[in-house]
Amino acid sequence: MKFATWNVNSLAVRAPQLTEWLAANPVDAIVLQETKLTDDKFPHKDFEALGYHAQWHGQKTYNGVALLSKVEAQAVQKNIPGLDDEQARVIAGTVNGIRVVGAYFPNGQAPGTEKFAYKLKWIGALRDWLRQELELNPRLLLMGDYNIAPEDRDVYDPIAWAGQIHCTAEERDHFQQLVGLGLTDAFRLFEQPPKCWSWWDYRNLAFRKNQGLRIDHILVSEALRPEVKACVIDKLPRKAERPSDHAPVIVELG
DNA sequence: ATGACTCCCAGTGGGAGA
Repeated sequence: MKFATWNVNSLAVRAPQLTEWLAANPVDAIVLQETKLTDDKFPHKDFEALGYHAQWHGQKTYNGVALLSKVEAQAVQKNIPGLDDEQARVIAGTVNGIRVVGAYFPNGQAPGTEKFAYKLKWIGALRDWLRQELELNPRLLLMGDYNIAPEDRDVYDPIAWAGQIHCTAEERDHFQQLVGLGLTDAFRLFEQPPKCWSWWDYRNLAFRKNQGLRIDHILVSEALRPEVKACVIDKLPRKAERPSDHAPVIVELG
């Protein structure tokens, strides 16, 4: 089975690329972030034509998440239960017995800002909810745009980024607290080439110079870990015309 | 270099993203 995550940065713009990618890279399920669409505008028919069921949770202009799956997702959850949050950042569903949680973590803007405090609080709420979810279903994937580079090797210039947003000690500690639930970064289960990123700034020819961050992740629960066969970042869509600034991440379970 | 690009909503500029 294959599962993927992709921050598409506007599904209105990227739907053609997404359907093209899915046709070439069929997966059992994919979670999307930054759809930036109200629910009435979600292009579910595009995906149904490819054989995917769709679940979505959007809002105007910002955020927005979705879950596409070959088999219809069960027990669909939108946002974090108990967290009063106007922002559409989470969608979860059970697919083939696996609890698939798709998340668009807050950006956080800069340390010391209100948005940064919201980011940390939001991750704390996610963690508390996932602790319960893992008890209900130990076979769980947490995938999405974490907006956190967990280690210096996930940053093209760790000195320039030291203490900056995505790289602060607080964010990395929060990432490790998710790991502490019994989750594992699937990408690091395998030997990977150096300088692998999932995001490149649109500015300054960053992709051409391979100046990026690895901030999109797939964390697998202990029960799934022995089944992980591969985890890769597909850079190819970043080379397209009008690309998303993020690349998809794919995990294979066997 | 407090930039650079892209997307959005708005409206001929500005916020947000990362």
